[in-house]
Amino acid sequence: MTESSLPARSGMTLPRLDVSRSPQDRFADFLQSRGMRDTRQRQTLLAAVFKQQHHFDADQLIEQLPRRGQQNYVSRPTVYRTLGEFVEAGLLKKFDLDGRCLYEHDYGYPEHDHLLCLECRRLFEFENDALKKLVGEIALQAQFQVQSQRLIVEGVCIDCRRNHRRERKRVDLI
Amino acid sequence: MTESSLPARSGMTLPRLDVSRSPQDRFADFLQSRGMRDTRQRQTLLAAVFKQQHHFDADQLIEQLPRRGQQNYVSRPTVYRTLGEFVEAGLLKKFDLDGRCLYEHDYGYPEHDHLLCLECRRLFEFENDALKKLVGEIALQAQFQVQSQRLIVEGVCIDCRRNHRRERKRVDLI
DNA sequence: GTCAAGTTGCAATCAAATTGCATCTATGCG
DNA sequence: CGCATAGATGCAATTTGATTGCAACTTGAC
Repeated sequence: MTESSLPARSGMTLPRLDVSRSPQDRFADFLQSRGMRDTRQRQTLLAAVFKQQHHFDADQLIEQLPRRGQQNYVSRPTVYRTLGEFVEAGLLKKFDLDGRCLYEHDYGYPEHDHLLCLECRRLFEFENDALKKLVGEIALQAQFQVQSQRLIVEGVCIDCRRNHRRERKRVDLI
Repeated sequence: MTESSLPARSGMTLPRLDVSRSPQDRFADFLQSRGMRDTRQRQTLLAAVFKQQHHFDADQLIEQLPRRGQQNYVSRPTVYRTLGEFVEAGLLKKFDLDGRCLYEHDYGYPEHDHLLCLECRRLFEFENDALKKLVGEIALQAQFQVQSQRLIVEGVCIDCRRNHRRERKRVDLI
């Protein structure tokens, strides 16, 4: 998280990296290389996923898609199956939080970590190069070949702490 | 992870910190303060949990307990309920991995982080003070009050990498 | 011992995720 | 273009971990 962006904002958009091939191209290559087909459902989901600014879960995505009976409907199993394909293709990252699977962009976005507020349950993103470097050093020592890292710092965000102060103040006045 | 302990060993036991009150005492206080009772089931589970050297999930714990019909049987819902109490009492930490809830000791053990091997799915523990310090600094900048941190580094462990080399060698010989 | 509050086990339930399978469709080939 | 078929989809059912309602039981204060 850069100095100028403090305090952390929920779902803050990290700067998008320059990528030569679009996610769509990358996924097309992925399908090609595995003999998989370019279907209406995959197109629908690819578009829907790239409308998401922040992390999302399968249900949140489905809510934004056409309902059953409407045009371009995609069934729940297909959503799950296709999200898995996106992860395999390197377009999305998947991680667990509170027993649910969350997805976030992984292609053309810098790797980042999270601050989770235990009160409002919001998830804040931040990026820190020193952290990546340090993790790299730790892994090197452990002779561990890093593929990705996921740091979730749990605590209380600034908004919730401000609310505390306000509440305390209110109590003091009584 | 210290230099001497390399490479990481799965379920390596971290040095236990000196604590003035035993976990049992701490849990007794917790029960007392909430008007909860000291039951056979809670005793059974407390003992079982403190036999665990490493992280475990509800099922792994249940496997080690008496079966239904035997003495000191504890039902599944009670296991779940009681593990939740242990977390609230600060004896255990809970976290998700692959959609399952894992538990690990949180009282009298140093805070640590994890290396997850994506091939053998083993979870290695390590402790690094510089990492804690850096996370503290990042949080300070974000005006975020840290309660705990959880870093999971995903990759390939040394054992699995060794196996790769062996496999490649075998192929080369053909 | 008595009693009320707290706890337990059972069975049922919940929710997310996954699977089997019949049907449908994208794509390569003629 | 139309056909053949491998691959994909939707439905319904299932799996799995976790949770809940409730009647029966237990603990601990009096």
